[in-house]
Amino acid sequence: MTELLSIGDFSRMTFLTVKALRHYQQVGLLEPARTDPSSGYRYYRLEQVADARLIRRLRDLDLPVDDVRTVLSAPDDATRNAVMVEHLDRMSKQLDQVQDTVDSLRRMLSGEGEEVAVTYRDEPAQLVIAIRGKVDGDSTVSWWIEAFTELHRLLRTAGITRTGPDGAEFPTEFFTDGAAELVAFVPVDRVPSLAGRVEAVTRPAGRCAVALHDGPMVDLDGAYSAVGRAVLDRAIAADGPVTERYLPTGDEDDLLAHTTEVCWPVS
Amino acid sequence: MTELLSIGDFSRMTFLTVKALRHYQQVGLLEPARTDPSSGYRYYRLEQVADARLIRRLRDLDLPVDDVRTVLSAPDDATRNAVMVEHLDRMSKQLDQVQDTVDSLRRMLSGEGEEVAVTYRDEPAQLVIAIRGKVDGDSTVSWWIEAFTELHRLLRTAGITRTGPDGAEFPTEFFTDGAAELVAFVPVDRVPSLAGRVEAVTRPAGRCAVALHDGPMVDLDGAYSAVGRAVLDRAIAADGPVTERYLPTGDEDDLLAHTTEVCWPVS
DNA sequence: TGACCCTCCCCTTAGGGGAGGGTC
DNA sequence: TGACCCTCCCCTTAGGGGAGGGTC
Repeated sequence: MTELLSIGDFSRMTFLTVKALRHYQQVGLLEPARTDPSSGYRYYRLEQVADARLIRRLRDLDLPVDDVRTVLSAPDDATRNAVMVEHLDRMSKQLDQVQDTVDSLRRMLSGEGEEVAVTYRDEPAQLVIAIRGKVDGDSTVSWWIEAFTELHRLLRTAGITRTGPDGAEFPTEFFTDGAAELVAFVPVDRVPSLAGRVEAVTRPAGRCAVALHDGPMVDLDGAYSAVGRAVLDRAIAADGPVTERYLPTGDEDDLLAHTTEVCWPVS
Repeated sequence: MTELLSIGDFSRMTFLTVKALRHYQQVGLLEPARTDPSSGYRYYRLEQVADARLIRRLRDLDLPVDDVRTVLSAPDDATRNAVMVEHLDRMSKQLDQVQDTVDSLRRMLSGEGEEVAVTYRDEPAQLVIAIRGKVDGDSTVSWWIEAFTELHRLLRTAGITRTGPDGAEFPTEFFTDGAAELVAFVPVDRVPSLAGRVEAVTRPAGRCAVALHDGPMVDLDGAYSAVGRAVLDRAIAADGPVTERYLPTGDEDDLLAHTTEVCWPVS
């Protein structure tokens, strides 16, 4: 009745290698129905074939082992599907990025000249409402969107007026370490009653070199290169974070419809 | 004239982290223009920014570091493009597989019953022309296509007649170890003058359990599970490789238009 | 003097490749 | 007796995360 399969037969029926099956036992994905105490031989039940086939498909999709475990032990379909859908969403976003990068590469290799103009500007001190948050490279975009969504909501509900475009501070560590505390801010005419993680700050005055970037995010480094080069040429580098400003283009409500101004501090 | 950038400034201009830049030096991707002998500080030239930006894009596409090195040092555009195009082809194939796997997963989770019928058959000894080759899981499909293309070509040029459908042998290690020596063969009425890696073999007679699989390759494990289960139930397992036969469906010239017969040896 | 930079050293994912030696 | 299976042990990719300590 309860016939047992050797690991080799189980492997042929599931297309999982013996190495993988041993590993899945070790990480708690798939426990053999029986392990011979003296020989250590693993034996599996026929009903485990279905789990194994599911595991193979999930791993083929690069779902991390921890997530596979979650799927296998999910109490209901909702939990189980959530993990998989989230993973497929991640993959889909990655795919979009790959497309953007390929396009960028094509432009770069076809030698599309990019001559980014650099100007200089004295920025006055500015009252802003701001949200700060520790992010790394992967989480930047989603943090950025959430932060500005929250700031704009406060702007509306508090009935205060913006006095300039959205902006965000990127400290040096953001680039050198790939992670840092960023500050997203909106210049305002007065301080509303604050809610949530929003704070009010007065940004100090300062001089900076400015370059404009209009185009896909993946090419933003072009503006940074240009402005960095200009600052180096003139030997006027100053400490401090780079500030980006987001000048709306068209739809005011579409956060991503903007031209980016890169403001690199100079002395 | 030859102004030098600190690693921090270079990092901000290229969006590569300091960790990554040090690593790229170590693996010979991007050598700093100067390294201060006493402090060990790295300094880069402005002209290196372009290389760094290229590297970032290629690495964003997960092009392996070795291939990035090839691209950077490519003597001409053809060499350089070949590496990148090959990588993009790989990615594209992977994407197709992901799609197939997602579909398969969906079918599996929606509980599409698959009741695969298993029959038994005595196979007579058979004269075949064959190609053998050591493959692993990733290279199987391309090897398979090349092997049958070559066998069919010989069939045509030698003017001999096939006496049965294409087939291939999959030894146990192919499944348990993920790699093995496979044999692709075509039954023939007589032995032609052999060329290349083609050989003539007489396959021995034998009894086997048979299941049919019609559908995407990713679901082939369903047939293996069914036939394995049947063999286990009857306790008639025998040693030896599994043989697949490819029964053409429609277009004889389209290698991939076939139904797969899984023949598992029994006693 | 801070911010910057350096060199180790350890860690991560998911198994694959052996070696050496029992087991069905 | 061959196949089969077991347990170590080492290895792979591309850096990230510190610690501890100089440098601009």
